[in-house]
Amino acid sequence: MKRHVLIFGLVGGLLIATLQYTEYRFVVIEHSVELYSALVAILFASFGIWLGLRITRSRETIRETVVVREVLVPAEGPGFFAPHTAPFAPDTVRQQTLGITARELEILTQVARGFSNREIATQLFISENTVKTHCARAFDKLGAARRTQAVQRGKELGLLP
Amino acid sequence: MKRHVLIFGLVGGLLIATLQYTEYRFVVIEHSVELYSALVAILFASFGIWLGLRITRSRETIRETVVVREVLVPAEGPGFFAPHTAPFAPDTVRQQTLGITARELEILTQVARGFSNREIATQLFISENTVKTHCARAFDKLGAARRTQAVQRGKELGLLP
DNA sequence: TGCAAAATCATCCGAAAGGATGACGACAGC
DNA sequence: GCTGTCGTCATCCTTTCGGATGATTTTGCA
Repeated sequence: MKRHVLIFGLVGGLLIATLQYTEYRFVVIEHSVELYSALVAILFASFGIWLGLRITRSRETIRETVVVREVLVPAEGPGFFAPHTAPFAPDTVRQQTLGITARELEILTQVARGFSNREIATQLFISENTVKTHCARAFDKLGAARRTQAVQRGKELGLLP
Repeated sequence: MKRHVLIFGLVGGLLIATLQYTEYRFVVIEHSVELYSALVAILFASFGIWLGLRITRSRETIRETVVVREVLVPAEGPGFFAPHTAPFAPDTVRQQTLGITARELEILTQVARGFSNREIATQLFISENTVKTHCARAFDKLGAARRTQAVQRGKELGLLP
């Protein structure tokens, strides 16, 4: 922690040094532009540091590590069927509105499962290029630039489990 | 830490150089001093903010409180009582057993959100190389070869929302 | 204070992914 | 027949990822 103070001191010293240097030049060349700029720079630098401090001060939150211990209670009885056993049904409406074809969604699902393009190609008996094409189209329709982003979007939109 | 001073010195030198250079140009082109000063101000303000963030990041007193929260869960499985209302809490036990550090999980979370390494680096004020290192370690601990796979595993293991 | 873990950054290199574009066949609908 | 959509495949090129490895700095703890 003391190092920070030290660094602040060093930085301050550097500032003073540069100020003196530029001041000396001003005396010689008799220009006030640089002095003015240097002052503004120093002012804003300190302001920025102060701002940074203030910003991060709010970040000084007490981080609570919550350990969730799940306690099983008897089932509620009939009428409650486990949602996990039921196969996931993608939101076909949204799929249609986005214009995502069934094949594209199929490839997207495999992407979400963590498979590479080559693996997906092997699984579906198509070429890797085709997988890439489907991916590209699906990414475009989802407004995603990366496959991870596409997966995230797909889950948000209810297209992926 | 000396790096900061070094960077500051470099920036200062660059500023001096540009001062000298632009002084000549101003005389010739006769640009307004205010514009120039504003540019310098913005530059130093952002630099100061960055420096402030960097310095105070270590000051982030993390008072890590472990709170064991017992949650009643129907035997049918989790996620029936509006799981979205409760903020997600990663399975710290599993995280520990896998040896995944807090930082690695933090990076992993951003990966799951679909950000690229570069974007994550910018967000967390670290270099892209560091992000890659964290990723590689996290992937190794998760037994994943790709980031999509790591995300999938992370969700399965209750590490990611 | 000194040590071990964690975090940071870097470089090299190959593999994977992504963008752009063109093409071709199948099939449905008009 | 013509047209539009879909699925398929390809090439070229750029960007991004990932693996391996080494180094330095920071931090937490004994």
